[in-house]
Amino acid sequence: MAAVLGQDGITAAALELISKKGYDGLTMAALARSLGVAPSALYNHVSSKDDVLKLVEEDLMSKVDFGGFSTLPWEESVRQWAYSYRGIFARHTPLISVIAVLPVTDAPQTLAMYEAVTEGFLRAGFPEKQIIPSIVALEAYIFGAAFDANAPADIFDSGRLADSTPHFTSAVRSLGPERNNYPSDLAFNMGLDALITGLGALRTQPK
Amino acid sequence: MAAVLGQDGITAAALELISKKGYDGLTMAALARSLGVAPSALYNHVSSKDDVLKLVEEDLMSKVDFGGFSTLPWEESVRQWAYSYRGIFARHTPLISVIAVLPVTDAPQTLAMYEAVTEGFLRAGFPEKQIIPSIVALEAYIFGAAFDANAPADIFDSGRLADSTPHFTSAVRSLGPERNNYPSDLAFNMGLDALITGLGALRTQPK
DNA sequence: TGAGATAAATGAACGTCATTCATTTATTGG
DNA sequence: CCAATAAATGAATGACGTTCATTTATCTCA
Repeated sequence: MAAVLGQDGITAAALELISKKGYDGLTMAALARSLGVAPSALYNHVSSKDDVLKLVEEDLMSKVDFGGFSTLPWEESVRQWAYSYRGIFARHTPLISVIAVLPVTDAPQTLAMYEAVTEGFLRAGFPEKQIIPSIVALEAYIFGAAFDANAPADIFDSGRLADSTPHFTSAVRSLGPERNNYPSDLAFNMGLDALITGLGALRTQPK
Repeated sequence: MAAVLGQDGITAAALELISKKGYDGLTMAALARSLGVAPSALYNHVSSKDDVLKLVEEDLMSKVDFGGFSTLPWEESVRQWAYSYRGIFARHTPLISVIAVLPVTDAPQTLAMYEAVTEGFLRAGFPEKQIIPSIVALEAYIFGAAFDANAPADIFDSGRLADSTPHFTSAVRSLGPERNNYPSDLAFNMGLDALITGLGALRTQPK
């Protein structure tokens, strides 16, 4: 019997479903329906729903822009990469808990990204031993920031406990005229600058 | 009828259940059983399982050590706070997606932490407008690092794709004699130093 | 051409969950 | 002491992921 769809089709359908209905809408039943097939048929192509999530994750990784590492100065490459990375996974936060713990073995897109990033760090003059930890630190920050990007504008509204937290409340107010002004982008930029400066200092022969 | 247990008891039981069976073992049925009660009885005290998670989260927040901010120099306070924060949530990663997006309104423990941290930043000479974004950036890093702390030792094993990723594979190998040596702690420390240095530079009147 | 072998799809069935609801039971305040 | 209220019960519901025996289509090769 001709396969209605292989892993590629499943991945594409899953992505479309996620973009339309979010991760709550991504059920095996809905996925099968969007492919015109019975739910059980999916199990001829993937071994579990987690498998589907891994496929989606790999696909997203291929969309992260790490092109700067072969052309731009290190600082700008990192900035471009980090923004792209965060932007993509901010809309896929449920995947983060999967990625962060998923071995890269057999994840070609992910490996390709790491290879390019590693090369960029080498070219910039980083000692080999510092590179992986630096990437890990940057990724941790990017993943955390991706969650953050989804926070509601009123996340720091101290409500009726404002009186007991005067300094915090005042610091929040200082951010802008709007009552609740969540600085996700501002904060991301600030922390990224700090990381780039701090990690950049590890270079032995800056280029 | 006398309440068998209020929110405090539910929170404690949930924490115990999580520590024994993990987050997969935290079901409303198991929670009720551990309290000697029918599952439906829980709904007289909490409105949903998400509610239970919020209770747990608040409880954990009260265990984060932010005491340094009233006594230690800023750098050391941040370090102490960050290590404590990461250590606690590394074993509660499923909560991170909840916290990161949860308004602090009516979360007294969380607010108390923010107030203390804000005071520490003020005392260290940070301009008010920089404080919240700095905290947000640090928290993003801490949350991401908490995920990381759970990664398996072989997460960077490039397997049979090692040939196509020579620089990356070599960088991973350079970390140690063991074949796969995941540097979660090393990376956390490195990134934290970078953030502390970078953010610390924002102070106008370092103390 | 035709007979396996194989890959893929089906539909029914399971087990697990969170959650709801009508009802019963205990406690407390006036 | 009665009425109001708070809490617990057990049955039922509806998602959901997953399994499995069976059927159906396609491919291979003699």
